[in-house]
Amino acid sequence: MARQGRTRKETGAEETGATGAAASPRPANTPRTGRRVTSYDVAREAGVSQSAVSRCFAAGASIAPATRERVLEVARRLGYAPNALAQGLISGRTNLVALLITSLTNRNYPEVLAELTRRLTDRDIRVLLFTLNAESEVDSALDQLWRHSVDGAISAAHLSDDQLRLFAQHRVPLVLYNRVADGMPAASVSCDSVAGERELVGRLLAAGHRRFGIVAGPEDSYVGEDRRRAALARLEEAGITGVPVVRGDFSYESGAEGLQALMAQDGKLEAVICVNDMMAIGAIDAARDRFGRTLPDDLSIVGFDGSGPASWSSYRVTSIRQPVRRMTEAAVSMLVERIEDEKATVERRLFAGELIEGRSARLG
Amino acid sequence: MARQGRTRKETGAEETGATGAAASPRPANTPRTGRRVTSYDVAREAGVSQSAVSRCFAAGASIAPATRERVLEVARRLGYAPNALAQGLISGRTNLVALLITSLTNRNYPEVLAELTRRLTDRDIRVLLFTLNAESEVDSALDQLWRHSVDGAISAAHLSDDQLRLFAQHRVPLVLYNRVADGMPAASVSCDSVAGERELVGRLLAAGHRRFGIVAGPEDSYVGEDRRRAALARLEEAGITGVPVVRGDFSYESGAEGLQALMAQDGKLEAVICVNDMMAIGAIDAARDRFGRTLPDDLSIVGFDGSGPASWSSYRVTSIRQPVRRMTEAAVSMLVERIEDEKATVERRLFAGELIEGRSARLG
DNA sequence: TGTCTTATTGCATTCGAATGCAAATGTCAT
DNA sequence: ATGACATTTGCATTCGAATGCAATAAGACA
Repeated sequence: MARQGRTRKETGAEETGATGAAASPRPANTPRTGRRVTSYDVAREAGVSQSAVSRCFAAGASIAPATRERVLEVARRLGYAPNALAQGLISGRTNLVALLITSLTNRNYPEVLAELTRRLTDRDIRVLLFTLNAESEVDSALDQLWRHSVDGAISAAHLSDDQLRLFAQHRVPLVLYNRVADGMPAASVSCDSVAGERELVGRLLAAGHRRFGIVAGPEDSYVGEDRRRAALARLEEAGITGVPVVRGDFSYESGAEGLQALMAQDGKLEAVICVNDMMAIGAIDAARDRFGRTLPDDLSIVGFDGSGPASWSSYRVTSIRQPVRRMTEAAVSMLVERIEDEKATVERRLFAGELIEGRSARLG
Repeated sequence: MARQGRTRKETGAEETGATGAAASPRPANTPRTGRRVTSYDVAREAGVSQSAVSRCFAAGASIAPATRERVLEVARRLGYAPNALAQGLISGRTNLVALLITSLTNRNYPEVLAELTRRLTDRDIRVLLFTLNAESEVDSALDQLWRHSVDGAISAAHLSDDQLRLFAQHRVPLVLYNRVADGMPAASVSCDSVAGERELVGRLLAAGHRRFGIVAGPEDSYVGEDRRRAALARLEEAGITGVPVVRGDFSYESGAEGLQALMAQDGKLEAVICVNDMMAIGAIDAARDRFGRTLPDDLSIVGFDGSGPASWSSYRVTSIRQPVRRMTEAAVSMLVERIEDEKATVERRLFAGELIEGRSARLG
């Protein structure tokens, strides 16, 4: 380190006026060449110790106001900012939170990701994003979580009990978004699918519908299965059994195919319950285009969750809207709480959905 | 994992005796208590030095196959994985890439984000996500970039020349997505708006349309302005001037409002050029609902970029589809190339869009 | 058997910031 | 002036992995 030896010597001399030479030892044409600026560089330039520089950037550290100001000025001039890696390594806090989301969820509800990152950013937390395409990608994502020592995680993707246990072992606070763990206790934020679906189905029944069909989600989807079961249970209470169920993958296309499959089973279908809005939209388009139905007169179709396009005037899907803003806010604040206080209670928060009457179904 | 707690105590005690007490001061019931497993833990347990452990995880490092196997086995048993912070700090490589995207872009084209992260993840690179709501948030995002010493960045958000210069200064390779820098040389991947828009307008003209309206984007949107200018230029070539232009913000609602505003200016409008699909969809709905028009007979509406809903059967927007998969692949591979080779040439790649005929406009 | 390679391994240092502790400085009351 | 005390500051160590260099062991060859 010839560099340090040299300038250190100059620093002694500069006190009385030789600052000019010591301050710009690099040719003016090279813009910030070489390695990045460190706290040592700032310390040397400001004539203080590295510790002092560090204290200037820590809230509530013991440092004289005058010193602080001088150091910050030098830091600004040199373009210094603390190295997050070094900070994380020594302090154990990275201000990083991992977000796990399936690419499907992201495609259908981009606002979830946007809202979560926004709220995290507002709290000065950075987001490490993992968009998962397959179940199998979860493990490698988790491996990366541990390596990066994130302070916490929010998952809008399905995690197995073993995977949940890993979070506990690694002491990484986790909040599940729109999922709840089967056996394990895990913090979660979700929308009350059961109550919502029951309300929706109840209203369809009240309007006199008797021939139903259900477009469910994949078997491994927690929310999908929850809604399917709730709908079937409510129908059974009304004495309606043997309701045909087809499965989709939450996409527009699978909704259209789902409707077609149901129509094939029962041409006199009166009401179709789709477990999410995207499939409801696909079903609506298929009902109109492929079967010439007019909604809601010839057929009722309901969805769930209130995604963006559901409110477009071509659809006006009758649905239960999830309070995304409140849910994301809850998820983030729960997570932050659990990060700050290691033994904050594990809480499950359930939000009620809001019935959107729309124009795609007759309700009673 | 009771397994770990149990076995650890035994092995710790057997070392020499004195170390045993220090090695397991924790009650056996707490699973993996205290600090995380480090390379030193693995080294001790495997009877090698920390350097040896490190070499086992580095590709092509000098280590005996037998040793490697033994160490990896111990590492697996203890649940060890290298600490990314320490690795990044010492090696200068974090395998982290920042993604800058506006929340609006993410909302309208969620597949862009999903594709980018997928391709980066495939290359074993993690994603630090920044979703920006306002122009002003760019600076603080950049500040975080430098702090986290990301290896590179992809931006689908607008950056000023000054901001671009910062990337050069900090030596962080950058690839712009669907944006090109005005004055600065910067790597970029984009879709040829000019050619696409000219083709679209040319076809509208060929079909006999003469009374046009344009729903443009915000003034600070690069792509929006590019398309607006291209459309106006092409119209002017055909001798059509004084075309009314209204501005939207790329959203569905603003498309609907845009159409309404245009209709107010010219009730005999024949063709509406929207600079993106989302606004085209809004315009289509407004044309049908608020003005009772039938497309494409009474009115032609075209969009640009080919977002998901544009292909839904209610819309079938006539548009230019961007080759998102090829574009994201290009962006990622360009970035990786520039990360590996610091002086790889700065390249601008322009992809041609594909005309989607749709059903929302009469083309000639 | 002795010398020369070559493959492994360990030692010691490094990355950059945070922090406990002690030293230095300053303030105030007596 | 002096002791009691609070405020600032610096020193030295720490976090966990990577790596140049030297030491060692193993094998090759005469």
